[in-house]
Amino acid sequence: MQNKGKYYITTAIAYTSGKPHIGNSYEIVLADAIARYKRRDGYDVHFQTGSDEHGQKIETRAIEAGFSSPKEFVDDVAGTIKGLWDMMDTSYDRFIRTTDEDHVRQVQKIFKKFYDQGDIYKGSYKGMYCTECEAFYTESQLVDGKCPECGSDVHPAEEEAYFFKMSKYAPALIDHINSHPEFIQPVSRKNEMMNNFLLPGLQDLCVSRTSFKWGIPVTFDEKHVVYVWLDALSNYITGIGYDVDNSSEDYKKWWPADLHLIGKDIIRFHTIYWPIFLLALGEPLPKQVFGHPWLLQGGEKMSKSKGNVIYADDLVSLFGVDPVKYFVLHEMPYENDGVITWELLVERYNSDLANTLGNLVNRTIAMSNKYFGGVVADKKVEGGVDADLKAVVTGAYDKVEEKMNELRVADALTEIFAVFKRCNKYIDETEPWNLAKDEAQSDRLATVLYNLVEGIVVGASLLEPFMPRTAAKIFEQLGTTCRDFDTLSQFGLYESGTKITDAPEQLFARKDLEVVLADAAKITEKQKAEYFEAQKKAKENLTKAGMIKEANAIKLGGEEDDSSAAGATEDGIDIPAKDEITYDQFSAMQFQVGEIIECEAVPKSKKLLCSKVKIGSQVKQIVSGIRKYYSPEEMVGKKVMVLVNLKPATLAGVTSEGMLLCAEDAEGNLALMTPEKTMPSGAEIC
RNA sequence: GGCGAGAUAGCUCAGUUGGCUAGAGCACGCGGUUCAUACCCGCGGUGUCGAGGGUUCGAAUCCCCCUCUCGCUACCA
Repeated sequence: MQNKGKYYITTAIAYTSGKPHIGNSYEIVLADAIARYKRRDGYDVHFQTGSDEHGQKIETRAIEAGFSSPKEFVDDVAGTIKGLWDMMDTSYDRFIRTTDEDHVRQVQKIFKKFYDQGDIYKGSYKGMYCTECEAFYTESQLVDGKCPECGSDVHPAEEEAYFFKMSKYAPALIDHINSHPEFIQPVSRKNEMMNNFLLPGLQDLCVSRTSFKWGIPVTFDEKHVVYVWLDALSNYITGIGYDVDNSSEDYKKWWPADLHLIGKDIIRFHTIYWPIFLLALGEPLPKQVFGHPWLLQGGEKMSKSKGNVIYADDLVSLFGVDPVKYFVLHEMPYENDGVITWELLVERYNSDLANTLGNLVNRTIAMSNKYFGGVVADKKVEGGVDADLKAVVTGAYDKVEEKMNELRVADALTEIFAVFKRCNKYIDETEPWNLAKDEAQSDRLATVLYNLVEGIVVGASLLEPFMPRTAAKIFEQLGTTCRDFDTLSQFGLYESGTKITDAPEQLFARKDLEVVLADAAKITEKQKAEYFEAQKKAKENLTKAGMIKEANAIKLGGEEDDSSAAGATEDGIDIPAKDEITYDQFSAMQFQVGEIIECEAVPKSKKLLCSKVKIGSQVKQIVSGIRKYYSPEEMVGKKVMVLVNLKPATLAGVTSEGMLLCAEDAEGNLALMTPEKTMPSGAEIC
């Protein structure tokens, strides 16, 4: 087979905070399909995946799960992930772990290099910190006072940190993106990155942390560990032998990557920060970053507490490895999120795999055995319908190739199944059972069966990268092997006279939806039970470790957590301390009781209410971001605390002449301050 | 608020630079067939192509406007 050159493909490395669900597994399956396809297609492929193992969240999870060190914990989880990847038959060449020694050493050298060349400087970071995501957010980014990414609680924090000067490399990156339209896929993502980040101006990125220890130490400042993104992204080069001083031959061979396959949620890191790090290192940029969509469970969000998280191993236990691969690859559209439900799974399984493919192979083998004792021979007696069959079979490779070049894997599968469908039709057209009734037609019958087998072998060869086990079974039953892709445009390479199996194994037994749903219900129950068991254990372990606050954050029971549950001991919340002020500064602020006499939503905004507030004899217009917590109707008539002498400002085009004071809890819920006893509007608050 | 994507058969979606009676898969109905896993093959849709307006000989396809959905992002005194 001709050598088409090298192809380096990566997945994002999986975060070792827990077991990956089917949405994560999709990525490795997709990458594997592409890697296998490229290998068959004549490329020299290197396929890297791995695990991202540092960070505060890992530290906490390790304690929750009762491990004595983060390293033991990540060893365990990385093993689980690797086990899942292996169970799915994924053909990665390296599974890199960010705790691997070679990776750690190189990340330290990269960090030092950036520092030495002035790309990294020391500063401090202030904001609301989410431990789950290990990221800082501004108050305004919070959603309902919770982390906008994961919905967890956040807390105020400030720390010394190193920052990377992103803006320095932004122009070069903008040029690259503009001159390489294929760099970010799908294209809509490119626009988002350009319009939201690059064109408005990039913020410098925090690249170190001091608030936790579980990370790669900064060699020249030991309080600091390298922040997760610089650590994690570097895996793509450290895994193939990058060295700041002297990179390996492997590195020179494989870099730049041909494809980074990632989830759409981390596009920003891969199309902005990663390229900028590479520019700073003076290395070429990856050829393409593809942000794939997610596979979502129909209707509701996946949640462990509901027990409806779908894991690859559960699916495999019900359907088998190849059908799960087929499903996720076939059901995932190119740009929008795909849907996964038990019903859809069964439908696809029965209709495509059992009916179209499995039954085709089965009936073909059965007829060969019945009519010719299992010997498939080309007697070269052509019929009028043969030409079209052959055209479809020999034309399939080009069609599949075209789809794969655009990474349209689902469409490629559809093209492959078109071959099997054509074969089924060919059987109806030629009616072998009628040919069998006429001794004179024996050679024609043999030819028909030969053509069928040939069609199936070509189809199965194309299918091999996507469903390797199934293809292997087909080849085995037909007494042949997978074809090289550069021979697929030829018809008739199947060796005439081959004896096929006389005991065909059903490739896919049809599934009954009722049975599958019953099994799924059992899985749900089991998962729920395990989840709550783990939560209980986590609470105990955290308590034991003295992490009372974290332990209290875990709610047991199983009902949807209700943060305002009555009766619970109140913890109180802390906010960052502000500088001391003088009495004069305090008395400069004029607080008065105001009565809301009118209130309406601000049309151009989602969060703002515009109130007319009567303060003594005057009426002020005040805009507040409290629409989420108060309706305009319930505002009217309230007596509230107003900061009266605040400089007016315009919000969403509406003038605001003061401020309604609210209390805010850790979740960001707001409550207006009202006088505890009846007070007239205009009463001074002092 | 800004940027972007989308609204097509019961469901999931295709529809390239505007052009013949708007398509595919699934589901459904009818017919055929019996080698096969109650399977396979064929046939079957008068769908307001989200609403309205415009350009054109001609628009799902271009322009304007409206409604709704989604993604990213911001502001929220």
